[in-house]
Amino acid sequence: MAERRYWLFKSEPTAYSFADLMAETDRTAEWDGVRNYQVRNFMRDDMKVGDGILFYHSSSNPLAVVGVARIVGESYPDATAFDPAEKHYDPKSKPENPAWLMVDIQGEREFDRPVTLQEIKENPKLETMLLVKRGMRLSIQPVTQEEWDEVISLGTGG
DNA sequence: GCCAACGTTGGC
DNA sequence: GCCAACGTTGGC
Repeated sequence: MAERRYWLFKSEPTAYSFADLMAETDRTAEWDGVRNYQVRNFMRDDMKVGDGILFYHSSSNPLAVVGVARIVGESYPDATAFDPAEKHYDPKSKPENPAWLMVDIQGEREFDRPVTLQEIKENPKLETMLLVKRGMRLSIQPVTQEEWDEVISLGTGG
């Protein structure tokens, strides 16, 4: 049994919020539109069903982790890359050789309170988080067990 | 609105 | 293969 991994997913709430995820049928959504190879490789190589997700709101007020989700479907071709009508259409990606992948995620619980970027920066236990590393802009980032535990503890008042 | 930190593109 | 130009991300 492989070790459970943890991730941080960024989303701009004006585009897709945690509330939007929780409002989906079965609270489940396809995480499509990823067009970064490093993130694609995380999806392809490392994400397993059951992995934990910190759901982070970027370009919003507050900037914060607002809830928890999990991986419920492992990587498969992102069909939005094949469709010229889609915003993230990529003619280099073909159905017979897909360049881009997506996973399915399911919302689990909203935090009792948001864990803000500010307090993540100020918390010595969280200074290792890639989120607060200068120049780190990946839309999906790996999170360690220790970081996960601390953020969960802050967000759930435990 | 600014700008640093990238990733991508395309000429050479 | 190099690198300048350009576009995007995302906090401030």
